[in-house]
Amino acid sequence: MDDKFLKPYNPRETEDRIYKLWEDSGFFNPDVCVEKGITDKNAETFSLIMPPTNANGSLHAGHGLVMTIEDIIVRYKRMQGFRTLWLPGLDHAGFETQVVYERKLEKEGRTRFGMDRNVLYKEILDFTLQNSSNIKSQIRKTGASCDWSREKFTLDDDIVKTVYQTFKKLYDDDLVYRGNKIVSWCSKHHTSFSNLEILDEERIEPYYYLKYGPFIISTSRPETKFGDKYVVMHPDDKRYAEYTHGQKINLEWINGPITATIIKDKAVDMEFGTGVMTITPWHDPVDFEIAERHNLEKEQIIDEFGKLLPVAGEFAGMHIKKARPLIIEKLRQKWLIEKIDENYKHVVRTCYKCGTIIEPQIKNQWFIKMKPLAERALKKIENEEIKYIPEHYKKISIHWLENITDWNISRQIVWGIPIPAKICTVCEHGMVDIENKITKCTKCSNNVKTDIDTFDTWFSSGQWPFATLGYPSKDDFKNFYPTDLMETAGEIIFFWVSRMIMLGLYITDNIPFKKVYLHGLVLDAKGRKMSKSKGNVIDPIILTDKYGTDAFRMGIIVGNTPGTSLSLSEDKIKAYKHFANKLWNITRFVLSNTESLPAENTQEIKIMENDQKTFDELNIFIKDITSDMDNYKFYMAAEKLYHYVWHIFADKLIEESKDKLKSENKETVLSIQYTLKHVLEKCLIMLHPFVPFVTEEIWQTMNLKNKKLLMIQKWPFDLAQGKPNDN
RNA sequence: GCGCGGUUAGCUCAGUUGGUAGAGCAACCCGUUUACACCGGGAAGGUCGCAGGUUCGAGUCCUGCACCGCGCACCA
Repeated sequence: MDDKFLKPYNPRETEDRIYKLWEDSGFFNPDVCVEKGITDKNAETFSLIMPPTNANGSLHAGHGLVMTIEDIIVRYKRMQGFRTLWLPGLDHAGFETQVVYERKLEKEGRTRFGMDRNVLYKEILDFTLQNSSNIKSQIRKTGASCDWSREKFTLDDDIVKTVYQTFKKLYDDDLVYRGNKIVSWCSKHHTSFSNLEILDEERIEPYYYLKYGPFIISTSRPETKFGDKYVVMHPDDKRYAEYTHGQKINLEWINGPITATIIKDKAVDMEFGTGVMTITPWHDPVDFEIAERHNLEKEQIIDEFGKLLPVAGEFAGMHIKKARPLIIEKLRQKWLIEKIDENYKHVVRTCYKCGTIIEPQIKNQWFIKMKPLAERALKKIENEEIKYIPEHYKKISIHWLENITDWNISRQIVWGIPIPAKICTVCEHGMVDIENKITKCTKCSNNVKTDIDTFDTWFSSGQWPFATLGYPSKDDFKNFYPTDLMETAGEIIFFWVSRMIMLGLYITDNIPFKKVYLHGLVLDAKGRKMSKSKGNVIDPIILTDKYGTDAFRMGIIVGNTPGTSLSLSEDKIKAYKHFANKLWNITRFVLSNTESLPAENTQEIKIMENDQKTFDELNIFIKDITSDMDNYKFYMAAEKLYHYVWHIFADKLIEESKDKLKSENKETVLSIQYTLKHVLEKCLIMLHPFVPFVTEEIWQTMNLKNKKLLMIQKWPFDLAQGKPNDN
């Protein structure tokens, strides 16, 4: 027995060495497994694409969970004999990274505005690449057995090429269009967003009732009201029957007399307020639609920085935040305020990143028509060609897809994949141009300029499964697509999962994955969401250093049912450090008591009746664990394994073996020695997906007949035959 | 407003097709010169959110309600 068993298990001394052993073996790569005869060349494949990790970030607890769940699955499938591919990737994370970099610029007293685009892009690229080696070494720390030889980055040339072809196809199929539409604009970050990047926040703010000629109108945003020259009411509202559609009235407004036009439109809710409203089509989606219906003028009041334009008269150039109280004061002096409700509760839409109130703006940008794409996805989800774990995500997905709106994919940031398009300098017509050849507008023959926007990151990551596998021609695409599983956070079901389904179906005519496993949030020990501002962020790397990666993996997987958030406490991880050590000491006991047991010809050993019962029960247990694994109930398998090892193997079998080992009868001794060693081996194999380091370390020190790596041992239950393996 | 979850032991959660309520952690008692610095044994702890219904039988299925959480939505 190795002397190292005389001391407690030491993960720090072990883990890097073991990871290197695995990585050097090449077995993370399914092709190597076939070449070396580990996996049958005709074996069924199992493929899983890792959600691309932000290249510039560092690993957080959520990543720790992703790596743990996915590695458990992948190690299990590999041991089951599948040609198993787990493809890792890094994400340039467009907007996320640009925000991080902008903060860095701010600290240095610089700003992105006015910077040369190419210089800024280069700086962010260098910054990202510098950090990417960090995240990759952290992924290795988690024990992830992914195929690094196939690693992909979202800005790789071949990925970008695929993304461009998709954009072109959408354009040719009339599913992408450039349109002057109202978009959600963040005046701090200077970009538009899709609906998903916007948060609804309930706030209590003053609500102003203003005298607008003979009417009382109400608003929470007086600073937008300068350009309001249409006053709208419901056509059936008897209170205002005397006014006719199109009628002009003169009235005194914020900056002097104006002429307003009466508009009758059914969009007005007669029950709300006075049933009369004025509209600001440039900065409000409802107003925009009313203006479109009646062909009304639209005027911009607030610029892209959140400052008032010349239409605001004396307030021009002021930021809306500063201007509001001054505008209120002026309205008061002019006796235009009817009343103020100080406790008005309403919902404001904010930037998910900085909390700035979203300022809708009219912009000419690219949109994808989502309805046709969603319909195909709906069919596949409804007839369960794609299955969700847990199941209720099916309903959630269907609900979202049925109510989908067009997707704005233009982002006004430099850090991303440039949109390959030209815009006419005269008529603003947009043309997709992936070969960079167009010089004249195809509509009016005037000069064109290059679109300087970039794609929404999710547009490219929505193509990740087929893009990484080399659609359409690469062998990997033929072998591994559709992938078997997509495992990711439930939080990004719409951002990412639904879009992958839609774009995957659209491009490849096939689903991108057969199953979706969605895990919940990782919360702190008190059940609160982790956030930097609360200071309750749990760094998985610190925990793995302190207690060992295996302990971290057990701590984060036990009790973690799919879709449900999990509270992660240090105590829990500590408890599983004890478990790793328990396993270590079991090994110490078994090895020190079985040194006389031969490694070969063990089939000649006669198994005593009592020990045979152990074998029978073990086989039932193996079947049970296998069933949990196949049903993606890792939380359950982990807990059962823990229980078996500690309370059956250690507390019962080992305790009872102590007398037998002292027996004068050689057969009794041999039988129990063989039993102990056999149980240990099977436990190590089944535990390997969960606690790969300590099990591999133990395996390597054991005297076994075919001493390969534990990571490529055969799983002890043969699925095809439906019974345990005998070897 | 629409939709999706949750409510089970002090805490965190399991509970697969209905068949006498489970685990881990914590707390309590006892033991321990040993495979185990990270040990063992024992006992305790729950009208399974509330009210009905189906059933021989409901934590589980159905209806309604309450509370908590989340998502979606253009109420000026």
